[in-house]
Amino acid sequence: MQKRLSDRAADDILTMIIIEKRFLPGEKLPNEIELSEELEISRTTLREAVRILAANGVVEIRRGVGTFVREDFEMNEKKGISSLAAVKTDIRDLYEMRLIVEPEAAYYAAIRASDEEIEHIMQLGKQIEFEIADGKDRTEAEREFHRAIAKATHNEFMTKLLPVIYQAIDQGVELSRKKRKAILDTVQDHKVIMEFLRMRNGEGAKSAMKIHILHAMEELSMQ
Amino acid sequence: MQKRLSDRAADDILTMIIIEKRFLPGEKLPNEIELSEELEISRTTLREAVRILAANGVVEIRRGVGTFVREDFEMNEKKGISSLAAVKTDIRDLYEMRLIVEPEAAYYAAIRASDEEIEHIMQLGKQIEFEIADGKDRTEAEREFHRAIAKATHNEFMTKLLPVIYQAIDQGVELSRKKRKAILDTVQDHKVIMEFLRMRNGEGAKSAMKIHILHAMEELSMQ
DNA sequence: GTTAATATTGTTGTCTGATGTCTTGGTATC
DNA sequence: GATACCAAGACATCAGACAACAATATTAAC
Repeated sequence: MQKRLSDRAADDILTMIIIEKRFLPGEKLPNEIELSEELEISRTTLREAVRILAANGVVEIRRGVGTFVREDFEMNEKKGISSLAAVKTDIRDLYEMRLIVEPEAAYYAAIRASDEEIEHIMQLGKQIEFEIADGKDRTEAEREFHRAIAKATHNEFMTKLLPVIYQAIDQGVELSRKKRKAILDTVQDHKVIMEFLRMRNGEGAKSAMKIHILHAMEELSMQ
Repeated sequence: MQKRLSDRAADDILTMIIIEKRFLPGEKLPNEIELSEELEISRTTLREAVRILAANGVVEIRRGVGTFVREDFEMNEKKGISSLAAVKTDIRDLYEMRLIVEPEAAYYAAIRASDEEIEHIMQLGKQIEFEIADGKDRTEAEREFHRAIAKATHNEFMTKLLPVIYQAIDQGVELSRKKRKAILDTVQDHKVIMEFLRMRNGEGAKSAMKIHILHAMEELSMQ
């Protein structure tokens, strides 16, 4: 009992794809004017229909190029929902946030951390060195290192914010697992940061952290 | 690199629902004309955005009646930014976060904002002046002001993060509506910030914002 | 007074036509 | 060849108008 034309149209197009197999995955649909004329609806209504299909992962719209049946369509039948809800931010934005937040975190950590916390951070730093030396994946250990610094700020919000940023980064990045040459930078950067933390030098820790993040951004060829 | 307005709008509305909790499940959204004006998009574009949300099961459209947040829409998104909203953090921590993030936001806004965005910020600034002159509650207007600046950074994460901080602050504070001397500070601070924004002076905007937040913290007798 | 028919109001649904903007490919120029 | 520019094709957005529907208020009939 669909009354809306846009819903009916979405259904019609889906039928063309699944049942009639008129458009196979990867193929291009007719342009909006042709399709709307064929379905005898206005372009406005057709566009709403296509939005529905796009939201359900059926088609992919490429501005200036056309609308295509998604290559991976048919596999993800149950998916559909709430890809929107997930934070779908640009990696660049996320690193920019790190660049804003983490140097300040290092600053407050240098000032407020307890001796035990500093000691803990040192141990994590050494652990990363070992793992790099063993050729292991350093991602998790490095994350622990940064998390420990965030915690040492004694700012609850900060402590909870950084993991969110890291996870968002994880979701969007799987490239960049290649460029490992920056590993030397990492170890050196960490040493400098730790040194400033131990000396309780807030400004120094801030600057060192800034450089560290900038190095990471370079590694991803940003900035 | 620019995203579609309809996608952005869908995201904005989702933010209103999940993060700002402005519309709870079962509640009605503003009608299409009002919402499109608020988001500063055409009705056509808004309707495409709503189609996306409907396809994702976020809202339900009832012709002739209105558009409603779906009763069974569960905003359990334990990974995303919204999880931070639940955190019950110390007010001091939250203002410290503002002090870290907002000056940088002002910096990037000064550099990246479009002329229209700058103009919009100016208007919001004036509106606050009027509301203060009329003795009205300036909270909401002021939030809009800061939100507009955050948006002008063109950093999506930033745009989503600040509302969370504001909301967390709201939950913990209802005092401090007395000290009126800070009102003059507010107007003056805003003027300075706006001036730097207009001149596209990033460093200036950053400093001015820092001072503004520090004033706000003084008002709450922190630091 | 009760009830049924009818307006009114508010909202979503659809259409038309124009203009903006992005992508791509071709062509001219060097 | 490489580069810069131009034009066509396609999606993106807008503004305004009218239609269809739902809920409520008003009126008419009894």
